[in-house]
Amino acid sequence: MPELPEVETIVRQLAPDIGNKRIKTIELLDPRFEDLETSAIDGARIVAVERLGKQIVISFARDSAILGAIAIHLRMSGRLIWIPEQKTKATSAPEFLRAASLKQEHCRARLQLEGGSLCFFDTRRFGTIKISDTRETFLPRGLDPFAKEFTAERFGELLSNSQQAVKVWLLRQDKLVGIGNIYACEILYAARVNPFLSVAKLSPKQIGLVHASTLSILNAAIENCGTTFSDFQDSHGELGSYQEFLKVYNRENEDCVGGCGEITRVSQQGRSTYYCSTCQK
DNA sequence: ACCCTCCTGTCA
DNA sequence: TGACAGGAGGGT
Repeated sequence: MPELPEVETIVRQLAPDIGNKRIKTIELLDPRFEDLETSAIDGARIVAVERLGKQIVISFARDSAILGAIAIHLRMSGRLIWIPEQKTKATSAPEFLRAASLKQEHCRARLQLEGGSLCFFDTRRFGTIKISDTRETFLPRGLDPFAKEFTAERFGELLSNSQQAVKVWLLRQDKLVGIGNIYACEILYAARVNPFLSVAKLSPKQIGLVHASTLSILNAAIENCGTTFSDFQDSHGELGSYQEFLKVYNRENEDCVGGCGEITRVSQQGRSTYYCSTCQK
């Protein structure tokens, strides 16, 4: 499900919900997680909730000594849902799940906290949970687009030494973190750059446009709490609204908003790319 | 630099 | 029944 704006939305909402709460216990309901070392978690207190790349990283401590961090990656179908105790008392738990179109059997892990539980739902089971004694373990290699160092100049440097198509390059988390299939398409449309263009052939002007579009598209998506297609995504079970602003993604055969023709869908490295072949020469 | 795979569900 | 789905690690 999530790219940077969706993960950022989840983290911003989750932080006040679970920040400074004590962890009673962690339940791992998927056999894929059975080897995780969880002994440091029980009884610890949550001291930070942050986004690192597309991961949600929860740091925990005991008596102000940092004990470690949990990193959750939602991959394609993961959801992190905060279920306060009042909510499960007022409505029954099955009712709450149905309202959020979640199935109990897709709950893969649960952090029981004072005041509620944080549930990790993941239909396709691509999502990951990692535990480390330090959050630094989870720092991504790629640059975060919202880091101060992400300038047009730095972007140009990152792009060098590659011949990849720019759409494919934008998905590379080892270079720049956070962009996924939706926003790669939207960024290139905003910059009027053809997704098949090799990054080696981007003009300085185009590099500037893609850089600026990256920031403007991601910012706009965050302001709208991300993109939601069929069901909800954030930790409260609320909908993002950026899907109303998508210009090309998931709009095959629809008219380009420029009035020049229709949106095309093609496959690049096995993933759909949507673009306007007229606007993005 | 590419292809496949992990898994489950939905839609045409 | 097959194509496709917001991701990315591993193998070639």
